[in-house]
Amino acid sequence: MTSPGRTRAAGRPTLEQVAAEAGVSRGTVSRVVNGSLEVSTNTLHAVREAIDKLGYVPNQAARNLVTKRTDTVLLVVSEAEERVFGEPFFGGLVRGLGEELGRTNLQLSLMLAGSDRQRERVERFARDGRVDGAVLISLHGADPLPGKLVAADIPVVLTGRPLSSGSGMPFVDADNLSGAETATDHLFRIGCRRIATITGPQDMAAGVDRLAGYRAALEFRRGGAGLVAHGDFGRASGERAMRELLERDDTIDGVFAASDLMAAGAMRVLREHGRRVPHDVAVVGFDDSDVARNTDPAMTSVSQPVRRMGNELARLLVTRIEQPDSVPGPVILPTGLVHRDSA
Amino acid sequence: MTSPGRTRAAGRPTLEQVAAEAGVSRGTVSRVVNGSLEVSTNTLHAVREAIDKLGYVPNQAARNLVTKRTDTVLLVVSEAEERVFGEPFFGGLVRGLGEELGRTNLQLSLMLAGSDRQRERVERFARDGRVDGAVLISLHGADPLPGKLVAADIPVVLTGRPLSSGSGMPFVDADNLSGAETATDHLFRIGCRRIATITGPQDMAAGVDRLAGYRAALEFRRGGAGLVAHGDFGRASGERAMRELLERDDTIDGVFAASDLMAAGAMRVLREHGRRVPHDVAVVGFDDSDVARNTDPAMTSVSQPVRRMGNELARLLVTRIEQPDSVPGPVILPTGLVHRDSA
DNA sequence: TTGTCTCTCGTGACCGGTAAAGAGGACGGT
DNA sequence: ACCGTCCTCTTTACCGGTCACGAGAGACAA
Repeated sequence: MTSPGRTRAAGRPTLEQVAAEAGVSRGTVSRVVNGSLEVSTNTLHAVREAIDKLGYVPNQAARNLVTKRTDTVLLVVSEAEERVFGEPFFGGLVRGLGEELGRTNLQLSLMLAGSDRQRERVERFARDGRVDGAVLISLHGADPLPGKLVAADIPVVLTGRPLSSGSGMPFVDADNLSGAETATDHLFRIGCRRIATITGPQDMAAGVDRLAGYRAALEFRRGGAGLVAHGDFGRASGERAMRELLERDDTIDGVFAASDLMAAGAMRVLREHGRRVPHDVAVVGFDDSDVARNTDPAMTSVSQPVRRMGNELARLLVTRIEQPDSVPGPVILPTGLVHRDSA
Repeated sequence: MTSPGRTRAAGRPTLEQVAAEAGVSRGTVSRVVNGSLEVSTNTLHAVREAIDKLGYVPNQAARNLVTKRTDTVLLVVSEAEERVFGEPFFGGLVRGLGEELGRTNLQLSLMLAGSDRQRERVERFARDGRVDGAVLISLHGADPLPGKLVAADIPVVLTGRPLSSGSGMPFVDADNLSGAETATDHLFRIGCRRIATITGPQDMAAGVDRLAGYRAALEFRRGGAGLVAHGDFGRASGERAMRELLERDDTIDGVFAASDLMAAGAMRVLREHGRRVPHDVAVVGFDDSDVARNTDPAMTSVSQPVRRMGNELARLLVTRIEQPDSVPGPVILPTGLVHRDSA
């Protein structure tokens, strides 16, 4: 009654059944499934017929068991759901990863690691042999997860320079430092002399480096000294930081925020306080994401080649998997400044 | 040289090795690993010691092979990367799913199915026995994917009423119709008499139902007849639709958009055209997402209990997995109207 | 002491594939 | 006619678990 034509209890057909159907042995079927050449055209056809007559699909568990490969790589995002699905950054990365993995037969699978419970599950998942490798993104501070994974002999690549250097894990990152420097520099060139910054979380390299870039740009100039307020890349934190900055110094005429979201928050607060952007205060963000295009005025922002970062991540991981002893160096991709109306 | 204390070539320890270490048989170790009661406390301790002395983790592939369970469920999102990671809706859903699955030992794994290539991969992944079940979200039109999966005997639950009814698959959805009706009704009550709508994609039930709700609210009233422009839930489409609407009728004084993103786009276009929100034109969105909180003025929006939808999805799927012959009915969750400043 | 019952544990047959080694023709050369 | 080769296919031993079955050891009553 359920599915006519297929006996319900039969379950998925096996190699054995296909072999019987085609009148050959298991081994032969295995060979055609895996595309080995040493099969005569006759049997090749016979087997193929049998395969799609029965609708055969190889059982991955059985295959993994002997080959020790799963053809799956894991993307671990160390953020809460809200953030992952709120920041377009991740979309670009995933697309880049997908593009590159599409050339291989590796399948990408995504898992969040925002809470301890989730982290623990991710670790179990990886350690019990369900993945061939993992790319970790948005790591905070000294997250033990990457270490645990490499200890379990799982190839790992990271996004964003790990703060605890010396880990020796391959990573790809945008050139945050020079991106931030360029942005701040731009503010200076267009005439800002009291330039503040809203930083990202200081337990991530992206946060630290962007702050360093800001400082580097201002080091030998008189463009505002320590006008620094801390945020966490999120919108709300940008608003908070901007309020704080205005309280500390209401002559601020330029703001470099370490993320578009924070910059957008800052712009909103500036408007609340009657400041006009860019006339009174110029604002530059970081990420060149959708939100930058949709603020009013449209936001000048530092772009990072997110998609290419995804590509490179995939490439690094693949070489790590194929040649476990290779240690591909880090990849640093250039950033650029996209000029719009806010600065 | 690599990892001291563990011989590199050893690989992961196996049941057999743990058994040897503890001086018992494979079967016994298996019993303690799976928490069977029929083990004496003595051997229990011995085995446990051996387990974490060797750092043993059961090999899932081997286990799956015999149990036919993978303890993994798949979340398939039929959208492109940009959209998935741009719309907060998905974040809530994922969180809800995760919460509920956290009570079980099922692991959630996410995969995108925005392109044909991806869809094909998802299908392969599911059919070769790597998942115990799947939840599909954001299905468009008559997507063959769900059908293919159930044909492969994989428990499936859907988000959003499937357009082709009669599929008989369990699903959860928000009460889009009455949500849209309430929103439109609200616009009428506050005095709008030329109420337009920007629809979602008409190949999704959410799009169709929200349009139907709009129509229902206006059916016996003189509040604007066919002021309908179509969008795809995305921001850009909202802008386009709003321009089109203004061209067709510049006396519009109320807009119900089927998504927050489209409403935000509409508000921007309205401002471009010198209309003030809500004074000249009142706007209501749908989703009550972050973007609704961050427009200027803040947007009145229909809320759907995204997180609870995730919970229910997980629950449905679990019962489908545990009792394959049960056919849990659909779950429709109520929507509400969140009043802010745009209407 | 012996028989029975219960509790704990070992044994061995699978699960569905892969890969290396070996078997059996067909073919060509001498 | 015989032998060596090459090509194709079958055989067989795993991979690392689970589970049904049965054996051995105490405990306790007869």
